Amino acid sequence: MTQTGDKADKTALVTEITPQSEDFSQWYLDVVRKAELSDYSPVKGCMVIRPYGYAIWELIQQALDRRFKATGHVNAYFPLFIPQSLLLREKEHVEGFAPQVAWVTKGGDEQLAEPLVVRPTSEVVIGTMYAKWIKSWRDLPVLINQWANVVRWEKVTRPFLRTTEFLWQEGHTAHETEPEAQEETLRILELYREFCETELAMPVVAGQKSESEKFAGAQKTYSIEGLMGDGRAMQAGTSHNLGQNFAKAFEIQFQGRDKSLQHAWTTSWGVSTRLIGGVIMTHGDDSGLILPPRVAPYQVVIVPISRGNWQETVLPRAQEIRDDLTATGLRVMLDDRDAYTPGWKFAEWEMRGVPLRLEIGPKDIEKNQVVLARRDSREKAFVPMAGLTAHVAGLLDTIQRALLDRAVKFREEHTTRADTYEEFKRIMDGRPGFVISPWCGDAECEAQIKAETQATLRNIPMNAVRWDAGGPPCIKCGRPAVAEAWFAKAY
RNA sequence: CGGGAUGUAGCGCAGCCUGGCUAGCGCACCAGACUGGGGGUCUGGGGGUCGCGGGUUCGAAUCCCGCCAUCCCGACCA
Repeated sequence: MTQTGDKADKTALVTEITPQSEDFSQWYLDVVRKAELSDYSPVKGCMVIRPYGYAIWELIQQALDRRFKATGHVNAYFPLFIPQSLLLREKEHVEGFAPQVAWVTKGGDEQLAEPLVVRPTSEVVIGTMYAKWIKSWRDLPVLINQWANVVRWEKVTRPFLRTTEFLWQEGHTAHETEPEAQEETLRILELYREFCETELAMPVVAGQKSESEKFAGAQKTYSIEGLMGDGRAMQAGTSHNLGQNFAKAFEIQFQGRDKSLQHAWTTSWGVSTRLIGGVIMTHGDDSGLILPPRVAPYQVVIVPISRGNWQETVLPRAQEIRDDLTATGLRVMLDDRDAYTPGWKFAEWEMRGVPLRLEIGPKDIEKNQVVLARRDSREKAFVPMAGLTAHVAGLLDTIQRALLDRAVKFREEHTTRADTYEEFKRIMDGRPGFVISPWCGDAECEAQIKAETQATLRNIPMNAVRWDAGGPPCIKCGRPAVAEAWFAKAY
């Protein structure tokens, strides 16, 4: 909060949220803190996820877990620690992660004979177990997911977006054939894309990562990329086809239908608590958080108008409404605190992103109605008590859709094509967003673009235009392009 | 990990340059009263080893050294 003392701007003083236009990063940090999503902890780079933030995570978990189960996956749990020797077995993997791992070298008073790393990801532990479990083609596929915490020693951290320890899910599968592994990789990519749009109202671009942005040890990496309110992209999830790299390093072998000994084809994929950061930055405004109803801890907040003997007159009606709404499965908060005025509660719950506010006062009871106020559009409407439950449910669906539509529109408005490097640089210098440009496929061009503009190649969308030969000139070097790639400055 | 900035009550800050008595202010918090349809008013209160550790000094929030944390800009990453 950079507010200094402009008494005229009472709202800003009270909310203490920096406007997005002034400083988007500070806005984000203000929202995270004021909405009580997380707090800093005594441990460098590690955040506490507070109940309101954790409730969002639980809803994300439930919605994802349903989808994983529906596609044949099961949950399991693997150890937090990895023996050093195991980590060293996949060369690219260890090179990729070594700079970021935390080591355990002592247990109690004793120096460990072999140091342990705290998992930055679990390919090696799970791969080791798969080697034991998989003997025959009949054992395949193995489709396991784990909900866990991981640790990566990051230099720069930000709540939810990048923390030393974070929560995520990591799926690890093993398959009999290469096409099956590829199919799984893309199935999950699509599952993630659909999840983000349906539950988080967050449109994402699903596509393939370039060689240099690939996961350490993967054959192919795919990602979903969202566009945040400040025009920067955020990688919301990844899905990797690991080929036989890990199977070879960890000897995941099985006897095939043709009696020959073969290495399995594996995949891994994950999304993390970072998604919460994505939700905040996709939908939020200067008043604070705006939560999509599907992942809002409270979908409706009921604010009784506290006039006169409201606790005898208004409150019982409010309680009835709460019970009716709750009975249909909605998540409802009745804010019956006497210490705060209605206006204060309005502002408070808006800041915390509750999608729908229901006001009820003496006048409403007389007229047999309530007031419904939308967080996303701020529209207020009188709604008859009769049929209220259905109306509320319908309105929440409308809000969910409206948030997605708004986010899609924002992305479209901030996605530009550039065919010359001059144009590319001009766009990246000004209003950020996605820039779609032809690219030759050379990592050197990609690196130069990054060095000169800070923009990175986010991915090449699944439905992007590709050329085997005779593509238009690469944005950077002018050689024939292989595909249209999406670039952006990213989180 | 390099460059910069900040750290004083839950939040936002003043005080530091030029050392000195009991460390202030706004919001928040507690009690009571009046209030209540967009962040109410009044009265009375509580809360601080001034980020941590050393040093200089009769005396340190203030000066010096070291460390830690956070934020911003780079390099690295979900």
